[in-house]
Formats: sequence, structure tokens, C-alpha cells
Amino acid sequence: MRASRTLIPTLKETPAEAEVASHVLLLRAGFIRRVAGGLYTWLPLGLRVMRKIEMIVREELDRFGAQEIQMPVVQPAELWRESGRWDVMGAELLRMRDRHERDYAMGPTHEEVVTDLVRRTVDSYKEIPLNVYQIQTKFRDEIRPRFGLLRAREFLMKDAYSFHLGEESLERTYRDMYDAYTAILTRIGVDFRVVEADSGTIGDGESHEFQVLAESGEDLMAYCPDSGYAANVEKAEALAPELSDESPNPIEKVETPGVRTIADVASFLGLESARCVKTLIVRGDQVPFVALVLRGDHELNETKAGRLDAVAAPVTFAGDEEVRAATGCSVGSIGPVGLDLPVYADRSAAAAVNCICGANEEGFHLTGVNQSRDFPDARVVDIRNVVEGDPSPDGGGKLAFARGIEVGHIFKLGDKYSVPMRLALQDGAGTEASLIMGCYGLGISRLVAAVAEQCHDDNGIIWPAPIAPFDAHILALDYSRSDVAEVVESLYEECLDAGIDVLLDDRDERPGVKFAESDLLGIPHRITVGVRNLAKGLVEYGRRGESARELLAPAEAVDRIRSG
RNA sequence: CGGGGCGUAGCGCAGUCUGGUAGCGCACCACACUGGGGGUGUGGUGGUCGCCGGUUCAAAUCCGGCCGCCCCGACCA
Repeated sequence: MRASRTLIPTLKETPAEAEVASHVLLLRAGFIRRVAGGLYTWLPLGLRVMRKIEMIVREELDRFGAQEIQMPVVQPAELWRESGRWDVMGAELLRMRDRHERDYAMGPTHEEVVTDLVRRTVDSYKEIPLNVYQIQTKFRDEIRPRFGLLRAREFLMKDAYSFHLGEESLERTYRDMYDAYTAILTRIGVDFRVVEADSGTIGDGESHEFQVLAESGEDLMAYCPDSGYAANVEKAEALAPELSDESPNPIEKVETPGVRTIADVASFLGLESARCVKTLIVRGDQVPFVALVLRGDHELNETKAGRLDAVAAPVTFAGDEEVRAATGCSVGSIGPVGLDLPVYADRSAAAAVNCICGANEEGFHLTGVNQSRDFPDARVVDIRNVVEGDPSPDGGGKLAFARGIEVGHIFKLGDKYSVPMRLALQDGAGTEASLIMGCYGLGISRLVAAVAEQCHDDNGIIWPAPIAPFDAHILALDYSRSDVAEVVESLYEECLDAGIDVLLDDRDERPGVKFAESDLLGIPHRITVGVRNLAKGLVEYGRRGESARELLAPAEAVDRIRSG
């Protein structure tokens, strides 16, 4: 392609709308433009990157026996009513109505459509297992789209669905997809980590996330360098601490005027926050409110708490007035001792010896509190976030943290869709059974941004070669001179003949502009042709992200690019 | 939806407090110089100051309403 005739609207300055590196750079390099919140137009270079990722995804999935299909973006409401999600899904599901007043949804995912497909087309267990996928635009009306492509409302996703009779078959395909995702991300050349995950509202079986490592990532992962354990912090189990041999003191009520927060209590009594216990009031599932007890230095894990039967999911905190009505005092003075609510104590809070908590009386706290003696009815559960240095749940060592961007997520769905949508087949013995399913998502457009987020420097993006918009960038520094133009044109032709994707900067711009923009675009190989070196019959070769430059004869350029 | 910030030329911003001729840098157009890291000079083009309404002799500026964007929280590929 010729830069002079390609739409590459680069920006010298950082647009005010962008905050994170990938968003800034993709905008500045002219890969994307925003249309409205969470909606983007893909310009030629951005689209090339996305297409290259798609091709890698197709090759790897096809290798593992998945078959590409294409389902509609617009889906009839009946299917969603059948699965029950028409009512369960909130505003995230964009709904619309056609001229006949029929309801539709803009597809945020395709479990319903694909389940309907399989129930209508597959009539024998002999056609199972089946694994189909599509690469398609999805729409989710996100509460807050942000970070450019990283959380867009409309995005390109590869979604695959597998169908099985029997856990063993599902397990095999699940492992295949795990391997396929690993192969895809490895080929792309991005640093990633696979972590155990909570399956959220989508399924209730095993689940793994594929996280691209990036400081700006929204996800926190806990991993153990010794044992290889890795999980999203949402999921990572916090083990019960070792029992202390400290002997319990008698409980005592102390006056704590105006002391409300954990930090206040700790400093007022001259103790660490780990000695304090906090009590959070959340909505219950059967009863109006439930109390959750955590150590003062720990954070509530809302995913874990939401999974408790007694707690209404998603976790919702009681308001100040509700707390007063339920406990008789304000938020800052509640404690688990003598509290007339179901109490769930985190393992660490339950193991804490002689701790401090609110006395359920304005302006008073209790000291010397011990769960087994003082609030023995509490159920002891794991509801906190792990922290760095916690023991790894597999017993292997200590947990460390890393941040990541979730680009892929694979789930075992079980019969969550096949039962309500009545997808069943007779097995070889003539017994009818519901099929079980797996589903496997990979955010293609998010991957573009995740790679940019991980692979860049101050000057621009540094694309890994397999997904770069072009393999090579030829900079013609003095294109108006016929001797330069001649060499450049024949180099360009040679590259094309050799199957090298090449962008030729044939514009009448100053060298500084060409170099700066070339860095911004991040194409791996660069050939610079200018009068100075050409007088000696040489051109310059360099790689994006490396400072080394080599001089070589134009005839050697194609080989140099090929050899990397 | 709750909290915070912002909306002035294509982009980045000043001007708003204290009402009175709409500005700067970049980009763009023309010319000249320059030609290996976003160069210099001269001359130009480009604005319903987010929208609607109000106050006022006079509104980018004050008041009210609405819309949009960004950041922090809940959601997720």
C-alpha cells in the first residue's frame, strides 16, 4: 500500500478522550476513530491488524476440529424467553422491536441461537461432539464503556460452543479449546497467563480466563510462582490461617466516642487493623439482611459472597437507614456479638484472637472478642480477597499478584441451556439425555488493544510481527528525486512479489515526520531510502523497538526482512 | 445509576471567577527557504463558544433545563 493514498490520520497530540496507552496510540496512529461512546470505526490499518488476528484464530480453531458458522446479530426474543435470560439479563441486553411489534435482542452472545440450531439440526448422538464457532460483532450495552477498545459496547468476538453427551467428551473439547487459545496467544506473540476463574452468570462449571499481562489491566490475578497455581482474585481461595496459641481474654466493653471506621478504631486503641473485625450488612436472599464479618485489613470478595445461598446476588450493601433499622445502631458501631441477624464470618476473622468489634451500641466497641466463644452461631466461610503473600490454596507457596486484560474465557456450561431449551438426544443405549455444553469466548477487538497496551514505547506501538498491519515499512526520504524514487519503487515491487506486506511512505514529507509516524504505526521492519546512503548504493534496515541500524544494498533488503 | 471533572476552529488548550471587538499552538491552503527524527519564515482559510430557554442595553462569561464526553464504583470478551 502507498501511504500517499491510504487513510492513516495520525495525530501529533494526545486526544483528550483517551486515557490508557492502547487507546491513545490506536487513535494517534490512525487505526480507529470513535463514533460514539463505546462505538468505533476501524480504519485501514486497524482493520488489517484485526484481520490478521482473525486468521490466526481460524487456523488454530480449525486445527482443533471446530467449525466456522455465522449466526445473526439480531435475535428473536422467544429464544431468550425460553432460556429465561430475557428477564434475567438487565439493560445490558439491547432490545428492540420490529414493525410487527415483535421483540428482538441485539446479540451479546449466542448460547440461545446455537442451542436452537443444534436442537433442530442434530438428530443422533453420532453427530456429537460438535464444536461450532463464529467471528462476529457483538453488542453489549455496557454500563460504562471505557478504555477505548478494551471495553467497547460493540466489539468483535470469536465465540465457540460445543455439545456433548457426557462429561468426558466435554472435558476433551474443553482441553482442546484451552490448548487452542494457548496456541493462538503464543502465535500472536503476547505475554499472557491462564487463570482459574469464576464463571459468573454464564455457567456454573469449570472456567478459565486468558489474561494478557498489562499494568493497566482491570483484572487482578493471584498466582504462585512455585506451584504454578493461578486464579483471578475473584476466584482465588483464601485459606484459613493457622491457629494462634494466644489465650483468649475476657470480653470488655470500651467507650469509643466518635470512632467509626476501622482506621479510627485501630488508631484510637493503638492496635493494628488486623486486630479489628468489621461487620458489613448486605441484602439477604431469604431474610432481608445478612451480616458479613471480615478482618479489618481484609476486603470483601463480592463474587464469593454472592455465591452464598443466604446472600442476595449481586451483593448489595444496606443503606445507612436500613442498617439502623436492622441493628439499632449506625454502620460504625455494628459487631457480630449478640447481633440478631444471620452472621457469616470469614475464615480469618473467625480465627482472629482477642479482636475488636463494634458493640452494637453507639460509641462503644468490644475488645477481647473471639468468634468461637462470642458469636459461635456464625457460619465460617471464605468471603475475602486474597492478598499478596497469602499461602497458595494448592499448598505450594505464597501468592503474588499481577494485572491483566481478560481476552479469552472458556466455560463448562453443563446443561444450563440444554435443559430449558430441551436439547436432548438418545445415547447408544437408547436412553434420552440432555446434552451438555461448553462455551469459549475470545475478544478479537479487545486483543488488538491488549497487544497495543502491552507492546509499545514512548514513540508508539510495537506490533508483534504476526499481527502487524504490515510486515515492512519503506520510508522514501527524498521521493521527489528520481534516483530515490526508482530504487524505492523497485524495492516496493520486489517486496510485493515476495509476498511481503509492505507500506510505502511515498509522501512528500520531511524525514522527521516519516520517522516519527513510522514509530507510531509500529511496523516491524523498516527500510529507509535517502540520498545520503543511496550515493554509496546503500539503504538502511532497522527494526521497530530496536535502535540498531544496518546499511545494505537494495538487493539484499527483501532477504533481510525475511530473515527477521 | 451514584460520586468527580469537562464541553470554545480538525486536534490540544487559554478566555468564564469580575458580562463589553473570540484568542494561542498544531493541523490545513499559498509561496519561499529547508531536507536523516513531528523544521523556519511570510501571507491566508476555518467558530451557531454542546443545545434550548431566561436575566441584561449587552452573555463563551450570570441563572435554569437538557444533551454529550472523560475519570472513580457495580458489569464483562
